[in-house]
Amino acid sequence: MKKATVYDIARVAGVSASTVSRILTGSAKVAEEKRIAVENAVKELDYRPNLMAQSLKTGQSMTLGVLTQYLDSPFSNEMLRGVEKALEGTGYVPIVVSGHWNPQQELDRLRLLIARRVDGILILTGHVSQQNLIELSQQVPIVAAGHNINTERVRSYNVNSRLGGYMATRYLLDLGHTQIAHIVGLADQKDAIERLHGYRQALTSAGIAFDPALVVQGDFCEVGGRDAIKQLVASGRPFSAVFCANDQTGYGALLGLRENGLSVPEDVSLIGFDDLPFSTFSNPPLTTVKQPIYETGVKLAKTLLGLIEGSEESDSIELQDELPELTIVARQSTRPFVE
Amino acid sequence: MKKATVYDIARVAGVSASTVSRILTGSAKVAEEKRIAVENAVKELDYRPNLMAQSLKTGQSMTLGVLTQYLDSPFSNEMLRGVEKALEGTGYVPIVVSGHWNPQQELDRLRLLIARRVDGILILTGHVSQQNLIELSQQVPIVAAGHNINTERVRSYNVNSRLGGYMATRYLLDLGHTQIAHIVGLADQKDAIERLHGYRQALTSAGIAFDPALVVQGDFCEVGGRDAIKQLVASGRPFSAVFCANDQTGYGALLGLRENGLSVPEDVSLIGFDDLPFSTFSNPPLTTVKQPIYETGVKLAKTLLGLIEGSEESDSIELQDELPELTIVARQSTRPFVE
DNA sequence: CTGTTAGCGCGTTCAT
DNA sequence: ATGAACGCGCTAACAG
Repeated sequence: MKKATVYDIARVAGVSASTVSRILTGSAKVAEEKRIAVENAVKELDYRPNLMAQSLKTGQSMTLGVLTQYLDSPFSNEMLRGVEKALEGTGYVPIVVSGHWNPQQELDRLRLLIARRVDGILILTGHVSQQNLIELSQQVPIVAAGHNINTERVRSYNVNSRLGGYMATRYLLDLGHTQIAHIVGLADQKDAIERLHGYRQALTSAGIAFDPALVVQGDFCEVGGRDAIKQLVASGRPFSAVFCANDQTGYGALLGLRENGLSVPEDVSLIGFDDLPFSTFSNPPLTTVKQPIYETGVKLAKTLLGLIEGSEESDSIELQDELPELTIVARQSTRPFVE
Repeated sequence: MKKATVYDIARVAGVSASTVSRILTGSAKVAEEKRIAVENAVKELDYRPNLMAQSLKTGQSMTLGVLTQYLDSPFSNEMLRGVEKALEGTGYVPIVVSGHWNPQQELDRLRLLIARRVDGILILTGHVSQQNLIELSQQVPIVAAGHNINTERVRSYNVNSRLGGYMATRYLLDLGHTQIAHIVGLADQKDAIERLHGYRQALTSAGIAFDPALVVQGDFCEVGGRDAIKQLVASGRPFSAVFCANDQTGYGALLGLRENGLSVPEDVSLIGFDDLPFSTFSNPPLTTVKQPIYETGVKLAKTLLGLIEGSEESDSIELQDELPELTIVARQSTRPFVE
């Protein structure tokens, strides 16, 4: 309950508090015997330095704030794995808060992180405005995915969603499909819009007219995918392939198709976006546009670390590790168009 | 960069630091005009109280440590949702660390949390020993899932895994299946062992001899489920139903069966354990033993909060909200045995 | 009602 | 090499 302090250690070890501090932080040479005495005292009292006090003194909390939207989003969690990996051994610990796609809550959470004096903030997804981003960055360095801004204290990284949308659709076209549906992601989300653009672009460049009836709204989640398929089938508009805005949508679509007596890939080919770990295990395994989610997490974290250490090196860090590009991972949910 | 302090506010508002503090914490009556002056200064300087300093003073960090094994485990994340819900509006924020099923790392992380002066610790899964649990609890109150210990500063909650295993198997038996396989969870994990016990018990009470050839090792993950099915099929031992140690195993099994040309539920019935949100969307949707994961998260968090506030009320809290029991959720992965 | 004073636990001068 | 003294930002006790 009552925790030991440096003074307790000092008393037990028969030295002064500063000596204890010196030993613990390794900031100066100390006599071997005293070091041993202190180390024993630390063990005996099960002493843990109070990080709060340390932070107050040093101005560093060794904590990084991470804003995500849902704690249970497989996408964010995969990215978080990368973040965790990059932070390993650095002494920094992430503290994750979620905004639930609610702009006000996002901002509240961000302010909370600042109150906690995190040394930096990582925004995985969200719709904080550029304006807010810059304002907040006066208090703490920020690295954000899904933005296009690079100031001294804000860095961002963006997936080329339009290209991905193009690639997915192109892949389906190359398989001979011409009636290709698209399940859009969240209505006002940037990547969702970009992927739709890519889809249209691929269609156009293949000389196929864009048909609004083949585009249905999803929500980046399983439910949306399932409902979208239902709607699509009900509309009577024939289609032989579907490009889903992300893998989760694809899982829902898989179920929706089954419920309508359609098999994948026999009746309908399906392609997703992201390549979540689970996509190897969906039934059937999902063909998808692989995005380096994990690597992005690593990169974001490293960039933030660079920003924190001092803006000098951060540029070089950014250059030195380029992210892998988008690629198509062909699995069993797609096949050439027949008949 | 340089953050404003109470003194800055005091200076700008023309009052003393304590008055600022009084207004911000609402700990005493203050003249209306000064309140306004302070509030304006706060806005003007974009002031955020330094939680580090606050903690140092009050001895509370308003932070709860949560130990999980993997950041991307859907099970833990579902429970975490419950925790988040219970913490809403309490001012407490969870900080999540992961142990990766590595005992040493678990302990390290736990100590890290203590160094950060979390006000309490929540252990969602893991294999910290009773011994360690009690030792750590001297420094901070702990609530742990999957343990059987209740001291003044440690509370725990346990799923009745054996009963669940029994229920699952019984359900399959009632459908007429007699050759029922079981994919076990992690080898040395308590719940995994209990579920296996339940499975055997149900078999025995139905007068069916236990056949070791029908029990294969999994790992609580999709991979394990898939591999287990492979192994099972390769062994040549016929079976018409499978009880999977958890839903994730079930998803893998679903794929494994498909890969072996077996359909669910036509050829093989499949039942899982947990009822993860995704089980509604698996292909086909998974019949499973529903465990109140979310509610458990809520309960764990509330219990911990009770422990923190003062051990007096914590008992009543524990009594007043009983958790829902285990139930079978019948979906499309099971059907009566035929032929 | 309000300002002054002290101290939470630590790291870091500054002397010695 | 080591101890004493100070201050990080804040709140609480004590005067007034």
